[in-house]
Amino acid sequence: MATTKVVRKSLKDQVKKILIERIVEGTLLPGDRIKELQVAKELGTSQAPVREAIRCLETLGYIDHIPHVGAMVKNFNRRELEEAYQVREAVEVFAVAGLEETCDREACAPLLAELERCLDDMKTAVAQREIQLLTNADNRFHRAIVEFSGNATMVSVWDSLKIQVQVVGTLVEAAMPLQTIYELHPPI
Amino acid sequence: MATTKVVRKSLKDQVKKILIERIVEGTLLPGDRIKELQVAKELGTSQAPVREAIRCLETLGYIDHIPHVGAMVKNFNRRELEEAYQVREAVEVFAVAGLEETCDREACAPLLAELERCLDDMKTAVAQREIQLLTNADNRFHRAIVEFSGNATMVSVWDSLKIQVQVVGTLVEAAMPLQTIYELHPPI
DNA sequence: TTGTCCTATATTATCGATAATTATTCTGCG
DNA sequence: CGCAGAATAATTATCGATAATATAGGACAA
Repeated sequence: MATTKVVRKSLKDQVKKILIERIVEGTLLPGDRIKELQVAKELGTSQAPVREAIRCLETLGYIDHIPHVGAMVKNFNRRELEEAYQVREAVEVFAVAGLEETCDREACAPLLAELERCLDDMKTAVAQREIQLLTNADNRFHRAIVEFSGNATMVSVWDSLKIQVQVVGTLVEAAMPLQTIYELHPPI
Repeated sequence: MATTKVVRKSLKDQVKKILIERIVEGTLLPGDRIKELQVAKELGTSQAPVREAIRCLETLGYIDHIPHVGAMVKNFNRRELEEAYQVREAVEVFAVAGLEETCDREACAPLLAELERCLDDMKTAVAQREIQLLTNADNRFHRAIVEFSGNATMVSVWDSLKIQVQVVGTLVEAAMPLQTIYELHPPI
């Protein structure tokens, strides 16, 4: 499929995209307020699309919102992160368990190939100390596992939890690679 | 906590509540379209709150929405339901596993009491052939398990999956009680 | 000084109207 | 009769303005 797609995106989606970019790249920091009219003026739209975009980010877990007060970039506390990790773990363990039952070498081959690729990327990312790249590859690794369960609902649940980890990527410590390599073993 | 709470709900929330009621009680059937202006006129509001309510129901999984076309009550197909059940299972199994590690008889006592209560309610519901009551008690049973994990994120994920099961409640067959009684055993 | 009420201000929530987009119907042609 | 294409209708998406609400700060009394 070619890349050209006539690019007719709704304003809401454009605003959403911009706000997400700002959050993950750190232009908007946790705790920063997001004012509907201010953003609207800045982007040259009216309040409505911005409002919808904000609501969307809220359900995606990027921001907190208090009625009649406003929205702010979410402050991730340790507990919430741990909780998200736990749920992710639950989902992934389940996905792997389901895979092992039906595990022909052939059927799993593409998955394993993808996992190897992710591990490679992670290795180079670690070597270059590129945290952004590392978390990216890490996400791909885990997502591939969930994807291979063939359960779309599971994937979307997993995605909704990925967010927080992505935003907080900068804070991730380096002990990661060992742990993920450990997780490569079960499926093999 | 007393019940009085000044009751100042936003229009969006009221609209949302009304639409959900209509969906679960069957006034709105799967496949029915929900037109923003029509609902707005009917409820005496403007388009904006209805629009937000619809978006909310969309993320809750009650309805499907196509840009520039409209929204309709979701048609649950077998696959999606099975997927939701699988994820629920994954989460619940994980929650139970976590509980068993730290299982003093005392700490678990209130949970077990609640589970017993749910089972009782289910039994009477079955006796009276009240499907609505049965699914209610069933939901409470499972939710209690997840709640006791102390993981709020897990609870909200679980809640987001409950919806579909609730709506489809009418179609649930009777083999249920045996299965849930089976599930009572592990925690004990 | 401290606590309470009131006012000013900032921001969201809602409104009514218009623009943009998609679906549908109609029409003329082959 | 069937089909492409234009006109029409239905509906969402966006706009600009107003109403409702919450927060902060100040005046005032005890």
